Amino acid sequence: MSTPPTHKPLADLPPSYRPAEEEPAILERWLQGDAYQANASADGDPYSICIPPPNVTAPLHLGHALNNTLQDILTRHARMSGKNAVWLPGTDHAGIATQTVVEKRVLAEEGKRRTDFERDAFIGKIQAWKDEYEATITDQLKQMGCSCDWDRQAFTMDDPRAKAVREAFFQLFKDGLIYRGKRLVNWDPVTQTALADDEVESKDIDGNFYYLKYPVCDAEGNLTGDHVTVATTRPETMLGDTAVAVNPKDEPRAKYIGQFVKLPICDRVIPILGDDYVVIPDPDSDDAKARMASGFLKVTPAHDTNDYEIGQRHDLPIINVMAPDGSISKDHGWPAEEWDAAEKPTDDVPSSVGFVAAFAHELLGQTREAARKAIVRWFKDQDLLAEVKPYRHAVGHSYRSHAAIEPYYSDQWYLKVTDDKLAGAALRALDESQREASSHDAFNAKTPSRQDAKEEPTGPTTGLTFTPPRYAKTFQTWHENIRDWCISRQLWWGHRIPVWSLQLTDQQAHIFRKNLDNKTDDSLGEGTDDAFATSTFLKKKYPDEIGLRFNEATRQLFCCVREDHPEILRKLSGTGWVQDPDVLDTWFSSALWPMSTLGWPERTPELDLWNPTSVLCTAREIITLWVSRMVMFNLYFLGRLPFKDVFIHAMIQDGHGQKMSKSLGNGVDPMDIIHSHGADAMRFTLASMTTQTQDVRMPVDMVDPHSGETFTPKFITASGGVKVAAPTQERDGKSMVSSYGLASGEVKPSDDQPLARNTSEKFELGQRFATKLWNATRFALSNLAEAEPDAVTSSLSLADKWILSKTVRAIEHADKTLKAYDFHNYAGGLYEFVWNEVCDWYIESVKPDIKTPEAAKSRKALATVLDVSLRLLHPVMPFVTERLWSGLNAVCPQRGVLGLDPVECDELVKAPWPIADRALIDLEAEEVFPRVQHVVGMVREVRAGAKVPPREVVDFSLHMEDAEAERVRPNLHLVETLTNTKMVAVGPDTEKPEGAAVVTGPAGIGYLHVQIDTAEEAERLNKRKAELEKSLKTLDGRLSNEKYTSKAPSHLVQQTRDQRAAAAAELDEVERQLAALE
RNA sequence: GGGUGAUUAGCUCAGUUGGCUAGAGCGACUCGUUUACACCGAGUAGGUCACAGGUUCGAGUCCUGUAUCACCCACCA
Repeated sequence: MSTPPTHKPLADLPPSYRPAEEEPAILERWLQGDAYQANASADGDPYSICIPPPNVTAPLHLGHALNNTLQDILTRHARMSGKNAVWLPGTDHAGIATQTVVEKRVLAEEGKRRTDFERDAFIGKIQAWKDEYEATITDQLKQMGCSCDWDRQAFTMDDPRAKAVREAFFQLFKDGLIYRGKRLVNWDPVTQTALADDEVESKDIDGNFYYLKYPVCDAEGNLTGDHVTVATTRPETMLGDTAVAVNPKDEPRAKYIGQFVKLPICDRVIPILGDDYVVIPDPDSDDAKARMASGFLKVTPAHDTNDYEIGQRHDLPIINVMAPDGSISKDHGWPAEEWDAAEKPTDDVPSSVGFVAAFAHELLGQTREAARKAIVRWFKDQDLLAEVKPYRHAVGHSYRSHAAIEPYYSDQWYLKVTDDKLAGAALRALDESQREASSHDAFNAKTPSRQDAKEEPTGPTTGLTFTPPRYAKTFQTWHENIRDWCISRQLWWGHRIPVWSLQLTDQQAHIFRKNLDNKTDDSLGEGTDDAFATSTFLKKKYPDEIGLRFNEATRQLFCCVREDHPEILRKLSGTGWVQDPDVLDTWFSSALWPMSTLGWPERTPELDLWNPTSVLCTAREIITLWVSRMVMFNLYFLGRLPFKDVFIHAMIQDGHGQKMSKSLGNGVDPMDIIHSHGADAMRFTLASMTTQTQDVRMPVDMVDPHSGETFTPKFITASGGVKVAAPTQERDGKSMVSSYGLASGEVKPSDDQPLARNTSEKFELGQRFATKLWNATRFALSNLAEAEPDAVTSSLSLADKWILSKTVRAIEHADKTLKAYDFHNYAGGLYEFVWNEVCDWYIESVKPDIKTPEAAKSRKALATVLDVSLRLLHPVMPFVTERLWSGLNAVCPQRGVLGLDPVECDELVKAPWPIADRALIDLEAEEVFPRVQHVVGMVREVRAGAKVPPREVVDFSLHMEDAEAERVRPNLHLVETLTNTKMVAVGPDTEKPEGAAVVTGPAGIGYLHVQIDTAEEAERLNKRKAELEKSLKTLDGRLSNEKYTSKAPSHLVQQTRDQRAAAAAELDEVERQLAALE
């Protein structure tokens, strides 16, 4: 159902392509015409791509534009190639990120915090934000030309996706892969939630090493008068110390093992123990730690992951001294008896305790930083501070709030990704060719691949391939060192964890354990109260709908609910069960994306057709966060990979090599570029800048809304010496708002602060190319007739044969590069083909005679070349090619030549990809045409040098051997056309006219009949002579080397001999001409 | 601390198994508005391929080392 073209004739259009005037109508036509829609029952090999769902936190930036351009190129190419192609769009709820931006906005606009609202009310506010930005994002994608199947748009938190999350969680819970654990997590004190390992980013911080003296004592706390010195960067955590450790191999210090210290401030008596982990001091060591170490390590299991592990080994108590916001607190794990004792000093307790408690009161409620200062001061005052040394070291920071991460002891849900069925399966999925040698168990399993999936394999389980290949290493290393995944987040915005819990009494726990031993699950909870009996009831009535788990240590009973069945919920909530308040890590739902977008857990036709998807196209930063987890989940739940190809593309940076980001104000809104240069220009530029090695640098300019001129915004230097752009730009005393700042909702334009759009000169490349294509088509269309006679290749001119040959090669080049995800060369190859070959040479060759009856075959060839060019360019420049396509269809509907006869189609978006017959490759034409080009180049050089007016027709004659002359003779007209000369003689007898300029070449000599200054001619010939001599010297050097002639491949040696002969012949001529000049 | 990538013309970047007399776009300079295109055409200039060694008949390309930059990973004594 195609709409007939309604455009004006092209002749009425201006010489420049105006994207803003053309793109909306074309977009509308595609959307109305269902151009992007896919049908699972349609013909064609399946091809599918899942969009990496953008976060609904903010509008898309140029990084997204690149990512989606590449996917659209692949999708459109697949669709045109006859595949049953679908591109599945959607957005991500981005739990922590979205909640954070909304919290910020609510605080700014209403002065209220999240906790001032009911949970549902605040979620409503986030939902409104999500709706707004999802709409913005969708509109951006559409205007970029992204050919997503919009009927299938998904959101990671909509109903179908929620169903998938619940099902996946339930299955993993039942399979014993999800567990509750109390351990150290990466805690973000600002957003007050746990973070996964890869949500933590390290930054180097200039800090200090503090050397604190701890008094040594006996087990009863009697001081010996001695002391040990611990070294730490975090003095404030000493409040939670429960031991001091020494390396047993550390001769001078090992003697302290078995003694005790009385922890200052707290007066806690803690042991000195031996542990290999402790670094032995060595002032000459390469290891900074060994140089700085004192040999005594304070052990704070609640606030340091290593200390936690030492604590586990030695069964130390864990004392948490902080509240969730990171302030010092006595209410989150500090032993009450210790505190109470300190609170009320008596005669039985050493007097210092009272003093300590009084000081501790000063600490309570202080931030980590303030507490650090206070404690250091205290140690100094007590003469217990031995030394302070500056030390630069890495500190983990929240990727969201950028606050320093606090290792924090808390209860969380974990997914056991370390299980072989998850991480092991992901490792084995990596294609053999990309694996590195490894001793990891996954590769040495006795029965590999058998245990990978819950079900038998239903598709590929191996062959995962990264492009560029080096990223396979990131993937492998990640899985070899993976730790269990903390999946709970203390947020409101996200998938609520579908687990209810019940705290059992000792009696209940006893019964439960007994029943567990007897494996009589049915009698669970018999003879106990309602709350506990509920589980029995539910277990019997809904055996497939709930999963039960008992936590021995905490006596908690957990019930995982598969779906929100009313009776189950009623029973649970009515009998004292409490639903877990936390939500799941965002990436849990993202990990299911290739399944959930296609209907899983239902076995839909779409799921079986389009999963595995064809390729995942993303940036390297989320290989661990996302790629890994999709691979593990798809393998686990479906028994096959979610995709085999992973294409990792470049990142876009600003002109200073900085990552673009909203907070730095250097982000560019794709809509600004579409506004100024057009979607095609943006797409083409981004694609052609995408190489496999380099990140893309995109200098950011701004358009001044006051004057309209473009300028480079000022950059200010931030503390780290990093250059960042100011979000609100100042210029000539007037301030303005960048459209990116506007989009973030932080600033709004006004009369005082009008809107300044970002831009970058880089996009002129694509814009110029679109205009060039536009004009080449205008030329063609003004010369083509509706029905040109059929052309037979044998009677085509040299230029026709040459360009058709090149066209075939262009098709092959496009196919080859797209298959290899080599977008730079796909775009670059077509640029060169259209601009240099079609426009500069072919059109210039046929231009003068194109309207004559004799040129009918050239017109047919031209129409065909244009047809193919538009098809090949459509994936990257869909708008302008579609617009020109309707013009071409209107003027010359019947195109094609023998061997290249593309199928007609009303709309380019649905047109078939060209298939080339290699018989059209004309080696003779490909050899002769460049000779013409060479001669033309030489003549043009002379004309330019001699300042011959371009319009003046100059006589030209060629001196060459008969054989060569015969070859050239049919194409003399071409030379005349391209050089504006008249050929007066060709052959071995041609003599040089008096005063003529000489043009030398490998096949002969040309004489340009112009009066030329002798000195200039001599200069030009001498220059050529020098070039030839240099070349000859190189070639001779190579040939005189016996080892070269004997060892190098024979065809190379022959090539060198030919080159030498040609250079020598030309040098002879040049010298002869030089002699004649004198 | 470990890893990855980069360093090529004034700028931004190509350069696939070693064969290069090293390319493109932008910018610069000269000429030109001949009805597809001045968002254009024709032409010119501009590079000891970061540095130092090595392998080879031959190195921008492979190896070793050094320097600088970027990013990723690592348990913040």
